[in-house]
Amino acid sequence: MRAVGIRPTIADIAKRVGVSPGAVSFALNGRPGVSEQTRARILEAAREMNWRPHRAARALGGAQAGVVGLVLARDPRTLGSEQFYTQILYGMQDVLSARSSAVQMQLVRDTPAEIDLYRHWASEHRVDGLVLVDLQLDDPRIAVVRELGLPAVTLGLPGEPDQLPSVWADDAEAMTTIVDYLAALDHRRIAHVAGPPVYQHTARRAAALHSQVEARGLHAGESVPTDFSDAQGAAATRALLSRADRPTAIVYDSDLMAAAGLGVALEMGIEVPRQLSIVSFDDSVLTRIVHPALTCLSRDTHALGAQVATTLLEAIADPASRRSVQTETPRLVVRSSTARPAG
Amino acid sequence: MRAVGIRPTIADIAKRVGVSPGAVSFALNGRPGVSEQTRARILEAAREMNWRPHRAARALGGAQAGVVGLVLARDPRTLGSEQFYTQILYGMQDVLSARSSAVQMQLVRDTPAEIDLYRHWASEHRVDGLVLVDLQLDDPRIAVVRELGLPAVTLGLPGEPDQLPSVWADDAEAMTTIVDYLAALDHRRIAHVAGPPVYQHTARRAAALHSQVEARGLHAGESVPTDFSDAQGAAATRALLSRADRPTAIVYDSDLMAAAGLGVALEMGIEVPRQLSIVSFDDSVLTRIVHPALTCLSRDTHALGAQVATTLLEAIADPASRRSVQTETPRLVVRSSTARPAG
DNA sequence: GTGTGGAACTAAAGCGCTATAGTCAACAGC
DNA sequence: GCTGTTGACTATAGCGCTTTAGTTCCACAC
Repeated sequence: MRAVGIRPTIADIAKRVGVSPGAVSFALNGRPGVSEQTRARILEAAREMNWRPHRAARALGGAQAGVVGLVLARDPRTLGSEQFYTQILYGMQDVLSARSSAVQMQLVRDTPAEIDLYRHWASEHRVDGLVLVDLQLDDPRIAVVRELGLPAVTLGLPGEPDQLPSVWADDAEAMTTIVDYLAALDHRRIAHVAGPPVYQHTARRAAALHSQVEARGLHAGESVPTDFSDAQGAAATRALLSRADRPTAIVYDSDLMAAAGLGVALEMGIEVPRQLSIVSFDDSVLTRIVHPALTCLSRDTHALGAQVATTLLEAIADPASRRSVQTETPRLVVRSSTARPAG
Repeated sequence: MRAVGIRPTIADIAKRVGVSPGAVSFALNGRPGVSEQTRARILEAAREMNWRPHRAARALGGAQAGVVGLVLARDPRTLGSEQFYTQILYGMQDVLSARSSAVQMQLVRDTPAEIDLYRHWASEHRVDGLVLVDLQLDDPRIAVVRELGLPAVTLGLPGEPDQLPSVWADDAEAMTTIVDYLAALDHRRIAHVAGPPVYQHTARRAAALHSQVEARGLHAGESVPTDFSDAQGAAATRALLSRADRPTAIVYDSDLMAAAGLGVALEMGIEVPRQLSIVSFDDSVLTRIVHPALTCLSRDTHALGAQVATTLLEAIADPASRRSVQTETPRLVVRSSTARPAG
């Protein structure tokens, strides 16, 4: 056993103040049943004795675990979006730690493993709620979360009436912003290096690009699917740039792929931005340190994380809530990777 | 209250099998007190009823929380090492999830906040042990962890006799590898863009560079301190390259700063690797996607994380253990950012 | 003076599990 | 036949906290 410094319990406080443990509990939880005077004495004693609630004891009585879960399902070899999720995590923690809750983040290999983990967590009472990210078409996790009765919030899924509460931004609008900008520069061939097609955000972005391109009478805006890895981002870029009618602008679904694509273009002797404009859908330090720095969509990821946490806390407090929050559409930050196409 | 699917308890199992709850507990925990036959029936029933232990109930009885903590203290604006720690996390989780434990990772702003968090966690019985990273000279966390009686493992601190157990690699040796390599290429002016001087690893690397440079009669190997941000990495590079006797090779303590430094060099019209060789002390996808790809030290970060978890579990099982594990010295991966200096 | 109601408590049960102290029957040894 | 000794259990207490059901006491109304 660990030689841990012995912690005071409410019984100790009760003894010291000369009241019953129940009274101490009332006082510490701010509920009626004790006089203001006694409450003050109890609080003072608790402070002096450096008392802290024993999480497990509270949780056993049916209270909350004080933890929310966030699972990232991805192949360990196709990392790259950590920065985004690190920021999200940070934003969530800022909100949650004020309620002395925490985020349990876990990385797993795939969606089945993610679902297993949810079942585990639910049966062990480990978490009070979940954040679902990287929503898929017909996402199997939704039914599981329902079945388990775990409050959850989705990040990125525009809320549908009977769906889970969600925090989302308008991906289609964001893509429109990009196409507007590129079209104004006279780009006529715009390609899209996308993520895996199972993801809803990928599908929405591809659809938006397509309809925008069509509405403006530009050349077919093709979306090339990838697994989000730098390798596939590079390969997709190489394929696109090897064509006779190669695009004059490429939109990338992630900063990592955009940076990899930039590398491929330079290697092929294609000048950026003179011969090729590059736009990243994600911002991060990466878009700033490559040369030329990448034009990208940017948003306050920290605030997004905070919003997710807030919405999740609401969902935990009121499981019937279906409130969805739309966050601001990412705004375009123009850097040096975009310009009017040559010729 | 949450409309959660009602979980079976050991009492339910006991009722179903027709024994007492105590017997069920014995059976499920593999301890004597029940016949093999009864044990089998109990296990079967538990499986059928999909029973899982209630963490909080176990923890209340003094058992473990099933969580270990890992706190990253850094300014949110100087992110960048997420990839390294994401991999560590992944490696730890692979080991821990087999013991149905988890890692609680939390980001805080500075060391005092980190210490606060440790006190909180300890008093709430939230974690069974801690991983201390980014060790500092005279690290204040060590005394706190001792005082709290929390088992802990340090990552990166060569174990001293009465210190905490640690998992470490030989930074000095690694720096020697780099200097060996650069010296063999005839570099005579080697500079070092380091991390914050309070970090032990920074200090060790700088010292190793210094003594190596001296031993070989090269020009003074200066270490420029930074806060690990891309901005300061870039600034340090600019300063170094603006000198009359500018270095022909720069070693960076992080991949992010190395990439930023590369950008600065290109911007200044200094060719890499012809006029400047760049080596990064850290590997990640970043070193591969920039152009030219960066020569760097590489190691199996996932395995490192797994080793950390294993060592921590040992420390939890036996708090007296002071076992330190040296992991393999990072090996040099030569890419395109290093070459014989021109002239 | 009796009853009523509320404030300020106390007593006790219970959350799910573990651990310790019985209990009881079967068998061994003298 | 009696004591001892196992093995296989059961009964019970307890972990720290919350919560419900009392209990006391006092103020006030009639």
